[in-house]
Amino acid sequence: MKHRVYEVLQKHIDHPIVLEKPKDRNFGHYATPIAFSMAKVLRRNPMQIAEELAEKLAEEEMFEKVEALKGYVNIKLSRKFLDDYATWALKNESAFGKGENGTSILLEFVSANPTGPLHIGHARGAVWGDVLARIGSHVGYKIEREYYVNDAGNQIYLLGLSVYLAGRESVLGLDVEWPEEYYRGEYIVDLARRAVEALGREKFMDESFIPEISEWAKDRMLELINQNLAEVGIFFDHYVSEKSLYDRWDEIFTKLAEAGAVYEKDGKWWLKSTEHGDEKDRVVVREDGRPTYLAGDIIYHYQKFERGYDHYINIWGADHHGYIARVKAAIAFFGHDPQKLEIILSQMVSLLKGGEPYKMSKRAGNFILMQDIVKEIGPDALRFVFLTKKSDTHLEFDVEDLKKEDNSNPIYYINYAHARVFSLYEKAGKRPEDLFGVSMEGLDGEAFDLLFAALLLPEVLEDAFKSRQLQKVTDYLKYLAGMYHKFYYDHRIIGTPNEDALLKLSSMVALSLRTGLKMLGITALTKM
RNA sequence: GCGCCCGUAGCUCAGCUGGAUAGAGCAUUGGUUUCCGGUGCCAAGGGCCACAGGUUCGAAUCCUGUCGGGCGUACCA
Repeated sequence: MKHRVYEVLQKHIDHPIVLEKPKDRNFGHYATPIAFSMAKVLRRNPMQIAEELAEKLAEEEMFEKVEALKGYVNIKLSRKFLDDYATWALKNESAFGKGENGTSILLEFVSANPTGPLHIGHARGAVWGDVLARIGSHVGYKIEREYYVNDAGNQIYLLGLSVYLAGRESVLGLDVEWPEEYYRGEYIVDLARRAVEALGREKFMDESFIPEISEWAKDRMLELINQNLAEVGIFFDHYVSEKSLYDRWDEIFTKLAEAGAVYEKDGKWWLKSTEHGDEKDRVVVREDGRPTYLAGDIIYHYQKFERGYDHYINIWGADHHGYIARVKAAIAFFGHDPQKLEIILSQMVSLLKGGEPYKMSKRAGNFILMQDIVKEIGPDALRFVFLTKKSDTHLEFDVEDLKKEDNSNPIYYINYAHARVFSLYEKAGKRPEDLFGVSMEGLDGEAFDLLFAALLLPEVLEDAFKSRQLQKVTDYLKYLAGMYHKFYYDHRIIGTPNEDALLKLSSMVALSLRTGLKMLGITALTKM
C-alpha cells in the first residue's frame, strides 16, 4: 500500500520523500513532512509548499482527501482503492504480503554446543531466528537456515569425561575423583546409563575410551537439541560440523599467510585482527600446533562466503559480542566485505514464576531448560514473549502471566478476535469466499479505519524484517485485534443491511491476523 | 581500566534513519444499556523519557560527559 502511495507521490515531487504515519489517524492514512525539507532548499514557507502539494495530489484517483496541516501533508486513501486491495488479498490469501526481492541470505542461529539440552537463553535466539527467516522469506528474501555444530574441542572432551565419570560413579559404583570442570546435571547421569548400555561397561574402565564416549554423547545431545527445537517448530536447512572444517585448515592458513594476516610470536600464530578494528591480535594456532576455536570460525566463515550468498546473518548470544571484531577481521583479510556479515545479539533472559525467580532445574545442572518452559506454557506463548521484545535488550517475564486465559495474555486476545470472525460466519450461515465480490464502499468511517489497519500487514512485515525489529509484528497484531474487538462491540453485524460487507471486512481482519500469526510460527484458532 | 548493550508510567516494554499533545499491555480504581461469545468493551489516575551540557527552527531520538545496571575482556567453545 505504502509503495503505491510512494509511487504516486514521486510523480509529483522531485525530492526525497519520507512517508510516515500521522501522529493521529484522524489526519489521514499517511503523512509526509516533505514540505519542511523542501522549504530549506527552495527557501520558501513550508506551509505554502504543503498547500500547493495538497492541491495537486488531491486530483489523484487513489486519494480521497489530501490536506495540508501545519506544514504536513496528510493523505487519505480512497474507499475504492482500499476495497479493491482487500478483495484481491482475500482472493489470493497466500500471496497477501508477499514481496519480491531475491537477495539470498544465510542465517545462522542457535548453534548451541551439543553438550546438553537447550536452555531458555538459547530459546530466545532460536525463536528469533526462526521468525526472522519466516518473515524474510515471506517478504521475498531467499533465506537458508544453518546450525554450526561445535563438535570439536575441549567442550566435547569434557562432555565425554563427564559421562565417563558419571558412568563409573552412578552406574558402576566406583569411586571417582571429579575434576574442577565438568558437566553436571541429571542428564549426564542418564546419558551415562544409556552409554553403559550402548557401548558396554568396558569403555568405562579406561580413560582412553573417553573420545569414543564423547563422540557418542555428542550425537545424543544433538538429537536432544533437535527434539527441543522441533517441539517449538524450528528446523534447519543445513548443519555444518566444526570438526569437519579442520580438514581445510592448512589450505586456509596458507591463504591467511599469503594475505599477510598472520605472524608468529612466542611459538604461536596470531591473527592481525587489530588491523581491522579488534582490540588485540588473536591466537589462531597454539604452541603445540593445534588450531584454536577461532581458527574453526575462520574456516567456517571462509566457506560461508565461498558459498556465495548476498548477505549473512548470525544470531549470537550477547556474551559472544567480543567475538565479532575478530571474525570480521578474518573476513576482511580474505578480501570479502565484512559488512555482508551481520551479527544480531540476543540478550539474556530472566524468568519469574508468580513474581519469584524461576527455580533452576537441578537435573539440568542449574539451567532453566527450554523444554520445561515449553511444557509449562506451550510453544506459542514461548514464541510470543520472545517476539514482543527487541532481541538486544534484557528480557524478564513471568511464566504465570502466560498461562492466563484472559486479555492479559496477548495470544488469547489475538486468537479470540480471529475466532470471533469464524463464529460470526457460522451464525450467519455464510461462507467467506461467497462474499469476496461484495462492495464495502457503503460502510462507515470506522469500518474503513479498521480495513486500512488490516491492510497494513504487508508493510509491517517488511518494516519488521528490514529493521530486524520483530516486536513490530506482535505489536501490530495486538493493535489490530484490539481494534476489531472494539469495532465488534460498537457495531452490530448480523441482521443488518450491511451484513455482507461487514462480514467481508471481518474476513479481511482475520486474514491479516492469521497471516501475521503464521509469520510468528503460531497457528490461528478458529474456535476457542 | 577498556569494549558492547541497556536506563521511558508502580511492573514488563514500545517509540530512537530528529518532527504535530511521549505510547501499549499488566496492575489499581470506576463503569458496561435484557446485545452476533463479558476470554469482550469504555474510562480514570499515574511521566524532570537516569543526570548535565551541546548540535538546531525542533531532541526521548543525534554528539560529549557523568551516574547506575548487565555482559564481555581466554591459547574455553
